[in-house]
Amino acid sequence: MRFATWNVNSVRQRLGLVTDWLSRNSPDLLLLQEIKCETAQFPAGAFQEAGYDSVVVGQKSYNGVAILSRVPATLRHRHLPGLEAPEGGEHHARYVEIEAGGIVFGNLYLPNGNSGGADGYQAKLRWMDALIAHARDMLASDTDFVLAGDYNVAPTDEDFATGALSADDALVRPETRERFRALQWLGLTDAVRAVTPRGPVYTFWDYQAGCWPRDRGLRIDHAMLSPRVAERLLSAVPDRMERDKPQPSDHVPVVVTLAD
DNA sequence: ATGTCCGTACATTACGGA
Repeated sequence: MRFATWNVNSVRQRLGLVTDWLSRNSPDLLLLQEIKCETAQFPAGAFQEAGYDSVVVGQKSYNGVAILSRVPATLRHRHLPGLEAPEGGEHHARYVEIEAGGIVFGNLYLPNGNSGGADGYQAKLRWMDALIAHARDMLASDTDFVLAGDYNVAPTDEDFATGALSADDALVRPETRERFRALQWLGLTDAVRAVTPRGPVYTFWDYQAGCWPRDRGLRIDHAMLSPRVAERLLSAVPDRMERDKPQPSDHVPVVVTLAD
């Protein structure tokens, strides 16, 4: 079983890159974030031609998540259980969860937390609290699961290049990192770090300031594995070369292989 | 020191978000 997570920064702008990547890699599942379109605008037909079914949770302009699958998949949730919708509004399109091959896959796009002032940051922390509670519930029910996506968290100082972030950035503040560690203390395994314990393993390079040619990256896209899934972990690596393509996303796919 | 890209709308440029 092989799956990948990829923040594509507009699926319509990146359709050719995604279908090309699928044809070269043929994962069982591809978890997409920041599709930046409404569900009805998602190019499901193009992915169907490539052999993939789509489960889409979209919204206008921002956010949006989808799971492409070439194996049978069952929808479980269209938003993060236990999370309140914003005051007087709809849920942001930031979470979709399916079951495939005996494993639950939660695909998440965590709030960045740098916009909207203190309220925006608190919303990020509440989102993380709900994610921790959901992971705890799934562990309590003995469910095998993966929680993967754009966490907008650089868990340690090894996870960003010097000068790439300020110390008070929402991606690295102590309260952010404390919550990421809480997922680990529950017993979840950070797949990329389990395979590559030390040093830079970036998944994102900003479009600005020549971050890619200077390798000023961040490691913010993660796949967290429940214990029995972690025992099957064979590899977990970002596909760096995807950042070098014309008009790329600022994130690259992170590819995880599990023993069957 | 600075360097970008996406989608939207009171649209042909400005803006928020990342």
